[in-house]
Amino acid sequence: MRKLTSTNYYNQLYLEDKCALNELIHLLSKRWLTDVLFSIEEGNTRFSSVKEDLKYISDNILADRLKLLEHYGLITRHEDADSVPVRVEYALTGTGDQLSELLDHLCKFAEGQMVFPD
Amino acid sequence: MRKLTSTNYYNQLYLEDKCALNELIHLLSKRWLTDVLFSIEEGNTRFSSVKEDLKYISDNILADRLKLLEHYGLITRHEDADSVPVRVEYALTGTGDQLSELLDHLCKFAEGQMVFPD
DNA sequence: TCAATAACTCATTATTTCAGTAGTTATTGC
DNA sequence: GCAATAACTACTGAAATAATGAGTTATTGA
Repeated sequence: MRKLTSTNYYNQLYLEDKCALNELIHLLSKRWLTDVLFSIEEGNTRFSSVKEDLKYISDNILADRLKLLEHYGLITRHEDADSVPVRVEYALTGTGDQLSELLDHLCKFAEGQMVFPD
Repeated sequence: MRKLTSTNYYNQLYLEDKCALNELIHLLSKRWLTDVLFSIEEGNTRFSSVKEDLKYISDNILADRLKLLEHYGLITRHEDADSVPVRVEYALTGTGDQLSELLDHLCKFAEGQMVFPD
């Protein structure tokens, strides 16, 4: 639970209010989040296949990241009611797709232009 | 100081190794960092003018973010030796300029396409 | 000489985020 | 009927990050 009366939190609000980019980066900075997004984009549409793809991710983190991505409208969650047991499938939304393209650009920039010392 | 023998750290390394984007996002996610970059781009070339521009930032955080931006080749630090007292001026590098453009795109996306609930 | 400013550093505490472990519900295969 | 799998939730402790506050060096202006 987040403390709502700290300078830490006020500053966060100030920055998110100042520019939506801060809000987006705060989301993207959650560990594994972009990797989950890319993994789904690459065809891992199930909880278990993403989990296998990102071999060190733990269940609770994956569950949380999927929930976040859905909450922010970047993926959809679909329960196939016919199948028994219930299969859950995830897919990118249009917005999720656009984001993944933008992140691709950023990734190329990181690989091509940036120097990460050490 | 960072602990070098934790799963937390190993996962970070794994992700940064997997994709440079994770490294970049980890940098960008440091609070105030993109704001300092934009502030310099907008003409606040001195420690004190950035500090004034980002009114709630504290000295040690600003000092740290400037050091990081310089370390990663996104800004340059120039001490004007002639002036007394020594004036320090910051400016974006070419890479810093490119990054700021990419972040502009991301910002427009965040403002136009994303929905941030709550 | 005394307060003020620029551009910082350092140490301590507060907050947030991450990982580890266990537990849940429902169903299939043996 | 018993272990195994899918897709989770809940709780606890560890690690990373941010904020607070004081201290530094050099210099200027009153």
